[in-house]
Order: sequence, then structure tokens, then C-alpha cells
Amino acid sequence: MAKRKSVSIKDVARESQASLTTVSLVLNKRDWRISPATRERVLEAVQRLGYRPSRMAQGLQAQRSGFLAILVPQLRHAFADAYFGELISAIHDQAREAGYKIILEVADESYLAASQHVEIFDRHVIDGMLCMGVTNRDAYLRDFEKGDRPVLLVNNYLPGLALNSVRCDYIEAGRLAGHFLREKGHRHVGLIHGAQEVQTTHDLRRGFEGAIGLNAPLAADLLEDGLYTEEGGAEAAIRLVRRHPNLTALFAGNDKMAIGAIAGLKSIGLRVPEDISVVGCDDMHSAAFCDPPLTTVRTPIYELGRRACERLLDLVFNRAESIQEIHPVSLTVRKSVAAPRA
Amino acid sequence: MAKRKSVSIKDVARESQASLTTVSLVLNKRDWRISPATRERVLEAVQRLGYRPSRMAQGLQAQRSGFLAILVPQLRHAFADAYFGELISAIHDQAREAGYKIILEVADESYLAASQHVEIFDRHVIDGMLCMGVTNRDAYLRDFEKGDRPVLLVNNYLPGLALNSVRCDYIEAGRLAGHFLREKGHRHVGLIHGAQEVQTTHDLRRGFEGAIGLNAPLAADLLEDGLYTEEGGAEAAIRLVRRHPNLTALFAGNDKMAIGAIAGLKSIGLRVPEDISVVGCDDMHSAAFCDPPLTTVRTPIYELGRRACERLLDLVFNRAESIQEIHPVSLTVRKSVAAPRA
DNA sequence: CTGAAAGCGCTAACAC
DNA sequence: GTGTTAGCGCTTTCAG
Repeated sequence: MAKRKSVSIKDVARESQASLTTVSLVLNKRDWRISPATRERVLEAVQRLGYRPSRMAQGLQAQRSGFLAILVPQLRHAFADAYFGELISAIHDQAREAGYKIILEVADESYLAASQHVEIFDRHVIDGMLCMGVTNRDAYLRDFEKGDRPVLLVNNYLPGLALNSVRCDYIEAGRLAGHFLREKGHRHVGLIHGAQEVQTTHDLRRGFEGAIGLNAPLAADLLEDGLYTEEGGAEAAIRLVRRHPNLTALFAGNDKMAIGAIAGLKSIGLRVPEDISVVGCDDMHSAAFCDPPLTTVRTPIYELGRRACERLLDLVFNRAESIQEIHPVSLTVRKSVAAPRA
Repeated sequence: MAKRKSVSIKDVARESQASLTTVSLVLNKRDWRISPATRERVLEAVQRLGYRPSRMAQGLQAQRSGFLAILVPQLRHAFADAYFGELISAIHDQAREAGYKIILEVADESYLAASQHVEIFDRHVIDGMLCMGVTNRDAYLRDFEKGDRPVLLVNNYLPGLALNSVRCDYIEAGRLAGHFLREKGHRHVGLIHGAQEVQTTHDLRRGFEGAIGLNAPLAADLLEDGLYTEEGGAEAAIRLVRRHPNLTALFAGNDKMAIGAIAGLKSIGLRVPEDISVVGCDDMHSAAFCDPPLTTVRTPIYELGRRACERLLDLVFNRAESIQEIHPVSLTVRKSVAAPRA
């Protein structure tokens, strides 16, 4: 591991018979007053020595690190998840175009106890932060309410808190699913929702309730928490149909639960969609690939991730003060919904 | 977005009537010669002002950034993948314990064309790099062969190149799968492999061939490329059974292809495992959740990721010169294998 | 057109 | 015990 002594701007200056200033000016295209000859010499030296400016030194000088953090909640294995993965991928792509790098932070208990989410700003490790998978219980988000740090929630929001947010319209998502099922003739439907502490869970339910032709909220015994997981979705589905054998359709708050629900229903001898229909939400890659292919509400996660990153940088560079964006959703029809059995 | 002027070590020095040195010494626990009274004053000032040392400035001084990169290949949406996700999660967890942060880099064409994979070192953005999902065609890896930069391949290796590597034993993985199927009585088996340019693909095949009781390599028409995807696995499975209706079992090089294969087989009216058995490789989370639950070779991905990160830091801190580690695998038996039909 | 010098925030020899 | 000072590598006034 031979320590390669890195070449600095000084070396370039010496080699090109120019001063530090001159080299810096040339490199930063502020060279409109530098003579072509000098510029050539500098550029040649840069080339020859393989000089690359240190980003740490530049950062120190500019008081900008060039990093953005993605904060994800503690999950079994946080990044092994298609939903988060797609967001992360999108954010990365967008950040790169802006010359920014992405760092990953997991907001687990010890992390928050040590106030790492704030320290990462104060220590100038990052210029901005995107928070994914937040819930109403994430008290640490209050630390960002003053708006003195560029922070933005991705695809969620917290009713009480004034936090920047870019998200999909989950009321409309629920409405689309409910409307589609009603049109197909379903009158007895159940809902497998995600965590109650996630605001979009409530939005989704409200939209759904309105669209299936209910004037009142869905009865509590037509709701089950599917924990956002396949396992949870499977168990929730089984509990629902055991309790209400006349159910003809289920709507799940995300595709993972929907896919789990299908597996669960099959495991107790029900056919999808012949005996019971299932609608998901997200339109993840795997939604097209389960059996039967899933009819689901498409929330444009990738596009949303890019947009969130774009807006965060607006915050970082003071091109925006505060952000609230709600993006439209649509319905992807596949094979998991049929008319109710006679 | 009020620009919060961050408090520096100077402010602390002034407030605590001490010098920069003293403050620095106290903060870095080199304070064995500082008087308790002074230390108290300093600590109090630090507390009161909410001082946090700038990591950029520290990095500049120490010539260490405190960042590690994870380099992943270009994928449709790179991070939306359970295999990579689990590795990333593991690496993150390990890095955190060492006070390191993880940055994500995607090795797409434009990235490599610009030699970003090298520049990120030269610009002191990172102290080390972990490469995931590499193939024999990744020519850029040669740039790391000299060993002057701390780089380590995760769960793969390249036969021709002298690169650090921490990986699972894929020869043994193939052997375990083959042996299990043979024990169950299978004599006509097919293999759905991953990309030929991935070295472990060959290891897996060699191990498999040996164990199913072949003296020669598997006939070419018993092999299909499943592209590491569900779709690819499905198509490969269908092609194999169409071509050889007497096949009683399939081995897939990863769980995604195995799950796809099961879906594909079902779609043409075959039952798993009654008509045909399927074995996967990885033991991902979803392997327990398909229908039927997948019998698969467990490659301890999470543990491997942590270990890879640990060893990379050994490289970074010159505690190791070069690294080659091969980790054991095991078999997880579920429901996707039965004895061949009579 | 070009260069000297200050300063970003921190650490560590080397005084005193 | 504590402070002075010289960098780490870069950008940017401000003078020539």
C-alpha cells in the first residue's frame, strides 16, 4: 500500500512557472485575463502531473461539503427494500448531475440519541438531508422545524410540523383504487393498511372510503394492519377473509402487502382474482411479476425521488425558502382484479 | 434559511480564555497535562456554544476523509435490489462502528469514461472503496491492481487480476445444491445460471457438476442464462423444460431467478415441487415467502458485507497488505424440492 | 496579465 | 501547563 503522495496545486504552480493564483484561476475558468501561453503551460502541467484538486480543501474554503445525506429509518436491513431502493437510486442519479455525492444514514435509536442527525450538519459533513420513511412518532424531526437546515421529507409529511416535503397524492391513490373496485362491482371490500403513524396511511384510507361509496369511515373490522411487509399482508388478508367470508376484494397500502396478501389467500385455498380481488399501491417492479400480476396504483417513486433531490438543492442554494409538493398518481391495471363472484 | 454562522474552535478558545492548542488537546483527550480547571472551562464553553469540530477541516489536516465508497454496477435502478441492498446495509452498519460514512457510487459508462472511480481517490473524497457486482469485463478494475489504493471486491473475484476480495464459496454452494438433489433421487437436472462474465457463475457450475455425479461438464442444452432476474429465470426455466420434458429439477444461480423459474413453470401448468423441483442460491428474505417456500443455498450476505468493510478498513489503515477471504455456505431446506415423480 | 498574502477550521511540533 | 506557529490545499481579494 505505497502511500502515493498526492500532487497539490503548489506542484502545478512550480512546474508551470506560475503562481498559485494563476493555476487556480485557470482551473476554475476564471481565466479570461490569463494569457493563452500561461494557460497552456498550466494545463500542460496539470495534465502531466495528474493533478486533481482536493475536494476537502475546496470544501473547507467554500464552506460546502458537496454531500447530501439520505436518512432512512431503522429497518431490518434498511436498504434491502425495493421502495427505498428505488428512491435512493433516483436521488443518487439526480445528485450526480448536480455534482453532489450521496451518503447513507440510518436513523436508529443510538444515532438519534447522539443527535447525529443534527451533528452531521454542524460538523459540515453534509449540505442537506432527505428523510425517507418518516412517521408521526419521529420526534427528532422537530429539530428541523426551524428551517435553518436544508431538510426535506420524501413522499410523506407530518400534519403538525412545518417541514419541507415532496410527495405523492395518497388521497387520490386511495380514491383510484376504491373507484376501480366499485366500478367492477365490488361492494364488500377490506383494507390492509400500513402503519397508523404514517400520515399517508390515513390519506390513503380517506380517499378509499370516499370512492367505494361509503359515507362513513370503513368499519374497524374491515381494516387490518399489514405492517408494510409481505408477511404482514398475508396474515392481515387471512384475518380479514376469515372474519368476513363475503369479502370480494382487498386493497393493500403497498405492493409488498398486496403480494403477501395474494400468497396468504392462496395458502388458505382462495383463488385470486376468481374468488377475491386484490389491488396494491406503488407499482413496484415485482408487481408485474407475482401471480397473478398485480393491479396497483402507480406512485411514480423514481421521478419523485429525483424531484425531491432537485428541490433539496434549491434549499441548499437558497433558491427556495420552503417546499410543499404533491404529485399525481395513476392506476396500473393487470390481472389481480375481476368482477366479484356471483 | 438563516445562514447559521457555525462556531469554530476559535470561538471556544476566546470564550474559555484558553488557546487553540488547549482546546484542541482537551477535545482530543490528549489533555493529560491540562489542569482540571482549564479543562472544565473549555468543556463548559464547548457545551455552551454547541461547538462541533468541522469534519472537513479535520479531514484536510489528517489527510483522511472518513468516507468509504460503495461502487455498484449500473442496474435498472441499482439500489432497488435485495442482494445489493443487504450488502449495503451490512457495510453501512460496520462502517458506522468505525466512525466512517458510506457514499454510493454507480459505475455506469459516463462515470467510468470520466475515470471517476480513480478521481474519487485522488480528490480525497474517499479513503477506500468496496466494489459490488463486478464482472470479468469491468476493465476499469485494472486501475486498482497496483494496490496503491484501498479497494476490495465484495463477494466476487477476477481470475486474472490481483485484487483484494472477500467472498462466499460458490464452488461449495454449487456442490451443496447438486448433492442435495442427487440424494433426493434426481438424475435429470438443469441449471439456470447468471451472467457468464461473473466468475462465481463458473464456480457455481463447477461445484454443481461435480456433485450431481457427472464426470463431464453439464451438456450445453441443460444450461440457460437467467440474467439474474425473475423474468430471465422464468424464461430460462420454460425453455429448459420444453427442451427436456424429462427434467425433474432445476438449480438457479440466485433466488430471484429461482423465484422467477417457479412462476414460469407454474405458468405452463407445472407444479413445484410435485412435477419439478427448484433450488435457489442466496437465501434472501423473499425466499421464505414465495410459493412454495424456496429451498436454497444460504450465502451469508449480511455477514459477508460487514466483514468486507472491516477488512477494507484494515487496508486503509495499513493493517493489511492484501486480502483474499473465502467464507463458507450452507443449505436451507424448505418446500421447493421433492423426490422426482415416478 | 500575474502574484503575494490572508483565511477556511483544525492539529501538532515546539517553545516557554 | 499553556501558548505560538506552521502547515493541510484551496480560493480570493487586492496590489502591482
